[in-house]
Amino acid sequence: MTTIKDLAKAAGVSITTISRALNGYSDVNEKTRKRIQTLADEMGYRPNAVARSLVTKKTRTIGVILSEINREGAKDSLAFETLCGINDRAVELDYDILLFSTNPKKQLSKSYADLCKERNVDGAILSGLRLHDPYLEEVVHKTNFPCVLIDIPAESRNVGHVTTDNVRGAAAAVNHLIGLGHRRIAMINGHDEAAVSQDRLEGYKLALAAAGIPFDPQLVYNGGFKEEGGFEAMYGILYQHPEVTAVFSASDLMVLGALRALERLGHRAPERMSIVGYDDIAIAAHCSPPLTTIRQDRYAMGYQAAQLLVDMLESRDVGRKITLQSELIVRQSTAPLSG
Amino acid sequence: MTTIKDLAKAAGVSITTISRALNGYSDVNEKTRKRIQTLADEMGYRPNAVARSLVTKKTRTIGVILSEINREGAKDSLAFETLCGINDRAVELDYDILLFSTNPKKQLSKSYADLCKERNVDGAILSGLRLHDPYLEEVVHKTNFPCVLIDIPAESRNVGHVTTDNVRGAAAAVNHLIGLGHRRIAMINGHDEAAVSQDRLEGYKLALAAAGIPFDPQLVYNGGFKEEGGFEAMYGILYQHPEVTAVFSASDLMVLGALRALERLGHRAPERMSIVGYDDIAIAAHCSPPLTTIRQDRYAMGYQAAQLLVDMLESRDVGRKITLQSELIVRQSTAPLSG
DNA sequence: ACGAGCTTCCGAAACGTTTTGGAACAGGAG
DNA sequence: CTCCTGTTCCAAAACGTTTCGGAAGCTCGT
Repeated sequence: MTTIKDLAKAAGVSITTISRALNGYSDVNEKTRKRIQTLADEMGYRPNAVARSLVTKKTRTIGVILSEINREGAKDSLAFETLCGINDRAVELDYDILLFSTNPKKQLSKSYADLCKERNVDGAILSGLRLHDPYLEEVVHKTNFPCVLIDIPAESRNVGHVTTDNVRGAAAAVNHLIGLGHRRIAMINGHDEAAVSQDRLEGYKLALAAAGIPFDPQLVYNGGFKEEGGFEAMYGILYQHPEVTAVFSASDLMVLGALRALERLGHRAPERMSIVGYDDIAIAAHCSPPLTTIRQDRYAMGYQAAQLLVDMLESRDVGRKITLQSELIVRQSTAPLSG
Repeated sequence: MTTIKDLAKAAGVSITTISRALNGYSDVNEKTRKRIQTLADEMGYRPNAVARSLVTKKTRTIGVILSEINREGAKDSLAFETLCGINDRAVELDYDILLFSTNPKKQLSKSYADLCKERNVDGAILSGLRLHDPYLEEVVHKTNFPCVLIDIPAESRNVGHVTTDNVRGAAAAVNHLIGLGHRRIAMINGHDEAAVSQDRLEGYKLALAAAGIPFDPQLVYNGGFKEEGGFEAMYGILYQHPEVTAVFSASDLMVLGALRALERLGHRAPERMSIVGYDDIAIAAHCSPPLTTIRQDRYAMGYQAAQLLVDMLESRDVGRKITLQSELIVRQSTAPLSG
C-alpha cells in the first residue's frame, strides 16, 4: 500500500503539498499538481479513508439499522426495497452504507447510539423499530445524533422522519370496501408498537364514521404483521363475527394468511369476503386472487430518507418530515357485496 | 465524546493502562481494572473504532458488493436473502458490513479493489457480477485481496467461492420433465456472462443425453434472467417450435414472463406447456399456477460466504469452495404429457 | 532599492488508539 | 544485603491523513 509519504518522497515534495494538490486546493502550482496526479495514478495511490476520518471527524458513511434483516424478513421485500432506495441515493451523494443489525443478542449489549458512536458514522437511518424501543428513545432524546426514522414519528433539530400517509391510505382502503356496499368491515391490524398501526386504525375509523357506520372495537384484530397472525385473525373473524363481509388488513402478508384460513374453512375471496391489504408486495399481484391493496413506495421512502439525512448532515435547512402518498390498487380480492 | 485521554485523566493513570485494562491484558491489577471499567461505563466511553483501525490495520468490517441492489433488484429477493445470510453470520462473528454499490456511473471511476483499499475493509463478498467483469478480474488476480465470490468460480489462497450445484439442479429439473413423458424440452437460459447459466445448460444437456434425447441448440433461448426476456423467449418457442411441450427456465422471474406470453396466446400451463423454473422465489408458491422449481437457499449461501471469508481472514485453513445442494419443488406448473 | 502582495511550498501538530520496551517496586531465595 | 523474578504501570512511537501558521521567492509600483 503506497501512502502519502511514499508519494511525497517519490515526487520530491512535502506531504502537505501532496494532500493539497490531490484535494484541489488553490495554493499549489498547476504543473506540480499534474505531476503529482499522474504519479499518484501510476503508483496506485488511494488515500486511506480511515486516517482521513480520524482527523476530519467525518466518515462519509451512514449507518442503516433495519430490524427486518434476517431470515424472516426475506418473505416480503419491504426492508429490501427501502434499503435499495437508501443505497441508490447514498451512492449518488457519495456516501457509503454501514449495515448494523439488531440481532436480539447484541441489542442487549450495545445500543444503536453506541454502535454509531463507535463506528463514527455521520448519521443513521432507522427502520422497523418498535415505538417504545428503549434504544430508540436514547438515540432520539439523550444523544442528538443525526438520524432519520422511517415510520416512526419524532422530530427535532437532528432527527427527521419519513413515512406515508397511513391515515389516508387506510381510509382509502375502507372507502373502497364501503363503496362496494360493505357495512360489516373488520380490520386486521399489526401491533400496538407500530405507529403505522395506530394511523391505519384511525383511517379505518374515519372512513367508517364518514359513512355513518359505528365503530366496533371487537372487529379489530391484531395479527402482528405476520402471515400466521393473519391466518388466526381470519379464523377468529369467521367464527366470532360471521356477519362480517369485508376485511381491511394492515399488511399483504397477513392477507396471505387470511386467505389460507378462508380456504381452510371452505370459503373464497372475494365471494365470501372482500379483502384489501397494504403494501403491495410482489406476491400481491400474482397470488390468487390478486390482491386489492394500498401500495406504498418503500424504495422512494428509502431514497428520501437518505436525501433528508444528507441534507441534515450538510446542514441544508429543509423540513424534517416527509410524507409520501400511497395509492389504492384495485385487483380481484374485493367485489361488490352480493345480496 | 470522551476519549481515552479523558478517561486516563479521570482515573489518574496513563492511557496505556486504560487501553490494556479495557482490552483484558494481564499486566494490570484487577482492582484498577475494575475501577477503570466502572469509570468508563459512567463516562460512557466508547473506543473510537476509526482510531483503532488506523493502528491495528483491521476494521472488523467486510465489504459487500451486490450488483442487484437497485430498483430492479427488488422484484425477486435473491440478493436480499443473500444479504440477510451474510449479515446474520457477520453479526454472530462480530463483524460489520459495509455495503458497496456498483452503480454503473461509479463503476467507471473506482474499481472494487480501490473501494476496498480505501475503506480498509478486511475482506469482501461479491455477488451478481458478470463473469468477465474487468474489475472482478483485477480484484481476483492482480491484488490478492481476501474475498469470496458467489456463483463465480475462482479459487486461490485469498479467494473462495460458494455456489450451488447448478448442473445437478438443472438435471433434476429436466429429469422431472422427462419423467412426465416430455421429449421436446426447450430451455430459457440467463445470459452467457453468468457461470450458473453455463452450468445449468450443461445439466440440461446431461439429462437429455441420459434419456437419449438429442440436444438441439435451437431450443435454448436466452432471457437474460429478466421477466421480459422470459416473455419473449416463450413467444419464440411457441412460434418457432410448436412441437415443444415443456420448458426449463433458469429463473422463476423468466417463468412469470413466459406465463404471460402463454396466456397472451391463449394457452395455459401446464396443459399446453409444462414449465419448471429456478430459485423458488416467494412468488413461485403463490402465482397461478404455482411453480415447479429448483429451490436454492440463498440465505445459506450468504451465511456460508460470510463464514468462509472470516475463516480466511482469521487464517483458519478451510476449503476454498463450498457447494450447496438444491432441491426440486414440485408444484402445478408441470404435468404429465397428455396424448 | 524597498516594501507590499502573490504564489507556492513546507514543518509540525493533531486526531484517538495500540504496542513496544522498559521502569519502579515488591517479595523471596541465596 | 544482593540478586532475581514477578507484578504493575508508563512514556513515546506509530498508524496516514488534514490543516494551521508561516516562509521563501517573485513581481511590481513607487
